[in-house]
Amino acid sequence: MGVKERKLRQKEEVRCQILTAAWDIVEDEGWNALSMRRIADKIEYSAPIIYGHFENKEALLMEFTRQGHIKLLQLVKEAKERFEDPAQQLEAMWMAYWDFAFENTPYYQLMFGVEMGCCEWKANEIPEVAEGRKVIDGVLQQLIASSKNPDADSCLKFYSLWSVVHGLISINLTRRMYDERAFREDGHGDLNQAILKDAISGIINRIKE
Amino acid sequence: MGVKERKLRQKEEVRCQILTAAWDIVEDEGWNALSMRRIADKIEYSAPIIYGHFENKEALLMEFTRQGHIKLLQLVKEAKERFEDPAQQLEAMWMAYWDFAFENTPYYQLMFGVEMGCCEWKANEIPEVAEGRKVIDGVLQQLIASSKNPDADSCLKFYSLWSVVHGLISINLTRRMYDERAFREDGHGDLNQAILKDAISGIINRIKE
DNA sequence: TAAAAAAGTTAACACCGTTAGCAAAACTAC
DNA sequence: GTAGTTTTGCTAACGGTGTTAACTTTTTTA
Repeated sequence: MGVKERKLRQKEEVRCQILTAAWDIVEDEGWNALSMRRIADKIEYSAPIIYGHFENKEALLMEFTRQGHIKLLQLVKEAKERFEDPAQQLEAMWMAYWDFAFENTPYYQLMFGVEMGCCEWKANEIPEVAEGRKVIDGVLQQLIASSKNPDADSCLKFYSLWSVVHGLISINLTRRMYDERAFREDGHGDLNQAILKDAISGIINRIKE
Repeated sequence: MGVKERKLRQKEEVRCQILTAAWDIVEDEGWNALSMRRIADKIEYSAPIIYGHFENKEALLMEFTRQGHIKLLQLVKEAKERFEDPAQQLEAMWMAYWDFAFENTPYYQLMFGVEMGCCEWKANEIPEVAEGRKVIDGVLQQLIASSKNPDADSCLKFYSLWSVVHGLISINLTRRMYDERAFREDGHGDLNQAILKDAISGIINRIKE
């Protein structure tokens, strides 16, 4: 009697509906517009049923955080595989990170608390985070090992790179650039690309010495 | 009959009470705990009177944003005046920016949308923002002019520096560092200082060539 | 002292996340 | 097939949010 299986399938269906409904709202109107009641409206249920699938709103956001990190990791890995040279790999990976932020802005905001509160997670809750760090750090260590200064700290360089990329992304997403003329059109403008490439290649060249 | 003057003084007094009450709440419990009703409770008025002093909550936050930028500008200017050498000035200014972020975290969060939504402002609404940019850019141009590569773009370098500093601050404030051991104690740890100094001096040295 | 203006109140609206209690449907066992 | 049990989903409610309207009280003016 596959009644249990069917019920499980149905429940999974509703869970999926909740997530897609939520995502539709967020993509259309941003995180501020997302509420339990609006999700319920969209899937034609009453609000409390959501709590049968997610403990609370935080848990729902956590699921999206997870999704975001999985997607980001995949893109970063793909970027790496397009090259053999560690320096090229590194640049491609951070460019992939950059592109992810602007092609999946709601994800990025949630994952890194840009213009919104983001949920806290323990280290083991999203293994993709640690894996992403390891992938980048591996390339970084390769680059350092073959450089003229093989004792450099990969951790230091990692955070330098991450900071400059995340910082520039944040500044763009909050639209807090000082020189508005230069950034007028969109967040992918030439000046941004120039800054990014200059900063990244600057750090990479300093590693290679 | 100085009744109008007295009334104006009293109104100003209440406005001030609102601001300090709000700030007390934010410092104690963070931005999420700030609500119009809680402010009203604290100043022993009913909530609607706040709307006689600020058009809405956004306007109240705007006032704090302004305050933050004024304070930040002052600290950056003071840092500059402690040195003569442009390179030293630059480093000191960004260190002042860094210190400001951790000694006035609520301000910083509000001003730059870290872990919360920040209010939008037009360029002329907070003149201190443009002035701060000009102060830093001036030093940057001095440094570039006396370098071996005097055609470098100061705008590019400004955003590189700002991005790396703001990025590292954001990462610290959202506690999203990958390597938790290294950041265990506080946000001013040794690793942070190392990353910051390495990144900043890296960019500065690359300017000087 | 009466009229006008100002100040401050309460109550309400439309939301929010979340929980308790209840009705209806679905399934199980006889 | 029906009785009893479980599951499902609902409405209503609680305590909170920002904000506005209407009313009352105080203060100032004439």
